Amino acid sequence: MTKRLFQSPKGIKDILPDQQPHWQFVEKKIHRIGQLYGYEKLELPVFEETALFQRGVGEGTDIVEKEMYTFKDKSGTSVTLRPEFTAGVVRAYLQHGLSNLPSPVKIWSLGPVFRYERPQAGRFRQHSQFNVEALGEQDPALDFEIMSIAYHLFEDLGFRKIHFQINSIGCPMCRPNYLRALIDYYQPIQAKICRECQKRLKKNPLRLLDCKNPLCRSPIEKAPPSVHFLCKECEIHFETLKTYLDRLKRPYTQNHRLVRGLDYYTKTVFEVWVEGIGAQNAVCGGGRYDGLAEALGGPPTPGVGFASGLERIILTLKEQKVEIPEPVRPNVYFAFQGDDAKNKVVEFLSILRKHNIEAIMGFGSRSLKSQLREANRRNIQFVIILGENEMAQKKVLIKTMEGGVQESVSWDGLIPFFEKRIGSS
RNA sequence: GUGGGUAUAGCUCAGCUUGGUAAGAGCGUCAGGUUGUGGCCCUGAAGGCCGCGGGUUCAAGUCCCGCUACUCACCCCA
Repeated sequence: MTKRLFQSPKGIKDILPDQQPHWQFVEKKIHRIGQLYGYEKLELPVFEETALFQRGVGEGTDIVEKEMYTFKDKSGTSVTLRPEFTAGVVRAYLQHGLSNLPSPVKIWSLGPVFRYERPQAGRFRQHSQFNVEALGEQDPALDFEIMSIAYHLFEDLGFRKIHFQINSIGCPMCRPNYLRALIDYYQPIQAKICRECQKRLKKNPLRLLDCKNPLCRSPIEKAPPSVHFLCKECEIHFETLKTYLDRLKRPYTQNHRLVRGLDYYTKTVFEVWVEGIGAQNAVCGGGRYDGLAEALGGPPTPGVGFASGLERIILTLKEQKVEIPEPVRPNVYFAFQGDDAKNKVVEFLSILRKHNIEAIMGFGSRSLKSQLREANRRNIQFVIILGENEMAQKKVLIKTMEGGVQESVSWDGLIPFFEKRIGSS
């Protein structure tokens, strides 16, 4: 026996039973919202071939450059714990020929993703994401639907002040023009921006815009916005999306600095921001990725989607003091005295549960007092007592904990008693 | 990767300034408060090499140094 206790790895958290009400609350809403919008669930593997993410997410991104959990399996194949869902969804779509389903193919997924980062408030190395994607359609109404799902979910969860940040970063037709303009703008003032940005200027100019270094603030403010360079198609797409947002009164801010850190985005990008989870402000982020399927070797296939972090959702629920339904407790605690009674209790328990009555018993050889205490702590509604007297009379004592009323019931009357009392839910 | 903060019981924390009966409290767990009964109250028990390693000293949770972990923040994101 070693003295050292094991600890969960850095940035990786257990979700203990006392957190389950929150999780179940959120997961229930997620299932319902998927149903409501006509999205079907897709379960993906937790790891994929590394190249999928390199190609899908993009070589130049932070995720691929420094945040992936990558290792070789026994055959020497490099695999990676998924750092996000979209690449995997598109892979599955292509692999299984889902394009033969009625278009658009509408999918949601839920599960853990992994990023090797320094943990902090609202950021973990393993966290859970709710992910929604719609493939095979470029209608801006679909962008709107995707955003509506996020909005609807947050509204359902009881969030206040839900607010979108939106932007359009163009397509392969118009983005080159924009990038050129951006570079032309930055080139002369290179000396006035931070070191990171000097690199970005060469590697990934779009990312110049979301630099938070105070040095770069004023250059960013004066930088040309991408929306001024959209081609006709992208412009119409963006304007139409905004019409829908206006029509349905979804609050949004057009944010020229929003470019997002993944390479696959085209046209629409958006986030939902919220306060109260430390320095993190995004509970949801997504956008359109019309070039991704092709980049992964498939036919041109447009797509839109978003991901939302469950841990951040739950932090927000707590921050905004949203009321969570009480955890469900068993209805019945079966207390006993003596070995004969105990044997009978084991039998009765089985019968109660067969009748769908939630029931637990006391274990070991604890006093009646101790069993009652336990039942009380566990917030049990009814305690059934089976002692020597009851054994002799083939009866049980049923105590209603709230109020403390007790009544004697015959063994035959046990099931009917509860079937009458406990709602058939 | 870089910086700040923190490390004493399962949890929340006192004690450290002024080194020497300070290993402590509350909550939780378990047991008991007579003969078969919960919540309030009372009593008791279990549970800590005071994060780890070194140093100073007659003496160190208490002072100094190193390490590690946790945490917050930067970068970026959910």
